[in-house]
Amino acid sequence: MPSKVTLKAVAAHAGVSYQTVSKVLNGQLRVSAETHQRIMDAAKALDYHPNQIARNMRVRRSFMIGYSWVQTSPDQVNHILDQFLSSMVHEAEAAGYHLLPFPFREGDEQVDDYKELIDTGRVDGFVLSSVNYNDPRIEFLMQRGFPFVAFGRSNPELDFPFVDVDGADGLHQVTRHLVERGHKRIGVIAWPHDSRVGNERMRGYFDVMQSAGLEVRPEWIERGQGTFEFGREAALCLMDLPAEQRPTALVTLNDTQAIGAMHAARERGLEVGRDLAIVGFDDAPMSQYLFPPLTTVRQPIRAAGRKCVEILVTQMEGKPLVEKGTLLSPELIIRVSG
Amino acid sequence: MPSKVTLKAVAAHAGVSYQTVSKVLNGQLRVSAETHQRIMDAAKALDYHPNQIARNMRVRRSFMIGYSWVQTSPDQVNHILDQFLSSMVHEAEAAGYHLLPFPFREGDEQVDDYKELIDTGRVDGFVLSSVNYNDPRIEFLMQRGFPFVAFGRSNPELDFPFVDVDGADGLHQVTRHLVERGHKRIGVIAWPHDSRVGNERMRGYFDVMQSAGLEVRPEWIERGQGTFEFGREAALCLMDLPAEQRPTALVTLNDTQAIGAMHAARERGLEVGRDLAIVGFDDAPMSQYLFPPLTTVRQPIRAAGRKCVEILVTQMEGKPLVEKGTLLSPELIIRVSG
DNA sequence: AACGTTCGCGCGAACGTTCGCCTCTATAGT
DNA sequence: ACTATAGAGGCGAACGTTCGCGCGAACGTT
Repeated sequence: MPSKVTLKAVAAHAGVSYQTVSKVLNGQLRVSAETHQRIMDAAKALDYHPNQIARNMRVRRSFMIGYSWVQTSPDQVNHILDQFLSSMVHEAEAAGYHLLPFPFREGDEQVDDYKELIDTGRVDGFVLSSVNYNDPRIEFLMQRGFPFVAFGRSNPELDFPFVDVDGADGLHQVTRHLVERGHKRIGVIAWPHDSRVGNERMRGYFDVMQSAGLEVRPEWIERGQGTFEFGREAALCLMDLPAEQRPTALVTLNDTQAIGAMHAARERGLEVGRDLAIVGFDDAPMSQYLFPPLTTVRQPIRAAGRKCVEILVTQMEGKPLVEKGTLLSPELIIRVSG
Repeated sequence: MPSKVTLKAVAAHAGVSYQTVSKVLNGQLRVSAETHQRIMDAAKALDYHPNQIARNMRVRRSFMIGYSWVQTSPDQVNHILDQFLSSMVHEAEAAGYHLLPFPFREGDEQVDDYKELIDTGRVDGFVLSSVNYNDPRIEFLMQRGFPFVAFGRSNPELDFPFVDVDGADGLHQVTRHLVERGHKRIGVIAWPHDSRVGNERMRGYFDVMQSAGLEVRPEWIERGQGTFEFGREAALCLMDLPAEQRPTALVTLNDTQAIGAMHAARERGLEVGRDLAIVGFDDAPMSQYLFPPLTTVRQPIRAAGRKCVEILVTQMEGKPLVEKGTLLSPELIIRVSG
């Protein structure tokens, strides 16, 4: 049984009407000092806690934020989820909201899940993650005018609130770092063209190469999945270029690829950090303990989670948004590998 | 605004009372075939979805499962959370429940958070994780008679529903594997005595050593935190024992310790897998890509999450529990390190 | 023909809040 | 002394469901 002690119980104990108790407890009514005290005492004595479901029903809001994340393969674990979720939960709680996690479905039915949550009144807003170009959820929520915030960007022409890590800045730092270390032939193990995140990061690479006056050869860029296997294969390809064209440094778009590349280097008898620089992206938990420790880029995940909730809450409260999009700068973590 | 279409709207459209619509939609009332059809058509035409908050208020249940997890340090990332959470979310959704994540607070106020969630009627049950001996939450929930299930065990004398990975079985498999490979001096990098999880795992080690007639020297057991640093230091101590007493194999209680031990071995010029066997526990995402790939123990996390929710739901539905505790066997993943 | 019995459906109430409006008294202003 | 004003608190209603009971009609039974 839930809390048996209701407003009426407190009211009876304090000798006032239960509506008065409600108002006093919510600070919406000034009463004489003594009745105020009686009400407070009664609430404390009976250990009253307002039933949130009843409250939500009355005010016709759920104070819930829907969130779902992609099912990672057993291989590619989402090491970011912990930080992202807990920062959102903290921030949401502080604003009187809670998180509602729900299963992530791919495909056409995905929007149905979002619609269902709205129609049944379960959520007041959404945080979207794993967004990409032409995300059907964004189109749906925009046309419905339902509050949401995206962690990540989509089509440039769409105007919606988002939070994102500035991937261009990240690769900017990475590439500049390598250039400063004297590298001139810098290869990159990248993602396919249909990834907005990937394209954004590549922008930082191209920018620095160009402004440093360095050549970018098409054969230095390998595009494929963000897996260990692809990282390894791509690195092998790059290593097998003729000696005078071969990159002396390899930039990757995530740590998993970087580790694959490290294996490839080892297979070719190269010592990572001395014969070949390799830089990752993500700062995965184990990356600091690799041989050699991986130079990589750390994303401000907790800040992103907080910002997502902050932006979403201002929308749900009906306040105007001062800034539609927020870009957070990642941090280059220089270790030994590059 | 939430769903504007209510039971009354459907009823008006179908020409019956709204209570009838409710009952028909819930299958609690048999009506003539034609009115049944009219009601169904109306519901479909208006795209009716019952407001869950109102429903929950009426039936005085929240259909929510409270869950909170320990804040991991940036160093020690919870790579298990993704699988555990998503399996729970899936299973809960199938049973008509949802998960309510809330911030994990250590210390005396922790129970207050649980109490608050109960008193405000927000949750119908809890999944507890990171339980250990003398967990105040267990005491509180047991005496309050509130439904919960623990992922992990606590004091043996307490009788409450739990799901746990059989750590003894895990180290049983590990140790037997090493014995079969001919190892006689097997050291272990363990946790302090106040960890139930750690003690459980050690039981598997002691069992196998004893039944194999192998000696267990106290100096072969190092106890400390589950960190990289402790793993490294403990392994250095063990490596520095006199040659004829030095363990030829090292069992650790998690992969992070194991990686620390691998570094220690490298520092001492030992080749892991040939000169020294090292086995981890957890199968962290990167463990397969280490040099050499780490032999470790994989826990059935998704099964555990499902089972937790299953047990909790049967309690919340008021059904009797057939099995109080469930032990799940982990799986030895043999790679190269040991 | 009078009587139970089932079927099909309606009605009132309740879950625990919040919200707007009303009433009553005491005080101040003219 | 009569009215305006403000302060203190009560009252009814509503949010959208579910649940138990009741009632009329149709049906079959004696």
